[in-house]
Amino acid sequence: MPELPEVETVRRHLEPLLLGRRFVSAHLPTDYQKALSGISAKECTTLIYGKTIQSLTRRGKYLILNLEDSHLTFHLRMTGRIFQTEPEEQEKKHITAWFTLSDNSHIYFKDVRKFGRILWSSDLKWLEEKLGVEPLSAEFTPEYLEAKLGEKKQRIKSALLDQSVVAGLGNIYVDEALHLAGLHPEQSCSGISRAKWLKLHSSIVVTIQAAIDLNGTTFQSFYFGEEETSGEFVSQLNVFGRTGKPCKTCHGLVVKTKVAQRGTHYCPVCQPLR
DNA sequence: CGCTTTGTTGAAAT
DNA sequence: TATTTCAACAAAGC
Repeated sequence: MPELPEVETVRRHLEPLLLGRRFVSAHLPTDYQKALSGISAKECTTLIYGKTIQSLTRRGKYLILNLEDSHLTFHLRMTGRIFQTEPEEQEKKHITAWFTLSDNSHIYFKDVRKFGRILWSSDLKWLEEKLGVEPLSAEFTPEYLEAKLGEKKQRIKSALLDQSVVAGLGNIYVDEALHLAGLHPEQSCSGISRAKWLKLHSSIVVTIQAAIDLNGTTFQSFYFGEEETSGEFVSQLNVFGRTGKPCKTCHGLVVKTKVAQRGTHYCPVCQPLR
């Protein structure tokens, strides 16, 4: 499940491989045409033909290939992967889009669940309008968090999953950050103290930074690179996917419930609801 | 079969 | 009326 650290891992992996490369054409399989949102392969080809990749950036969970005068933005959703080696015969049915470069090599977008999307746009206004601050940027401060959420009656987990508040947090890292902060996922935002906002802020930063340093979390299906490299943050998980196991910081047992329609893991002892 | 996953959408509830 | 929650959806694997 690629969240910010996984997308950043992919970005760093792809950057040296794709920088300066020139697009020739875009392609979609005949039986599935939704991966390129809103445009046909032919239209996309017209838009990107001859354009070179100036830089690779990331915003939240979005990976952006910046061309001279436009952008090709990828959202991996749950199972999207980007690579350059020719896919095996049996994985070809999961290729939802591919691009040909000027040296006749390719960029493949493989997506088993088919929720991933690629968007062409002339600017990134649409992205900036929908996303909140980057958790590792200077704009992300305890004051921002409290000002944005302090009055809300929403549960803290739902609020943190909202991409317009902090961009890039998903199910894994919200559960982990809340555990580190000692906050119950169903805690109402309005009941969180100044001290806890401070703690939550640092918990988010520390968790995301540590996950990036370990190339993300390979829980079920996240791999990056041509060699199917896995992220190493799994070993650092305190609650996610550890249902019934002892909490790593106290004697509690991790429980799994559902909050905001998402599987939610927490330790009832160090994350009490008050 | 039913549950899981992300993010958007629109309806329903508070 | 505004905020918040919820169900549906898109798709396939286990």
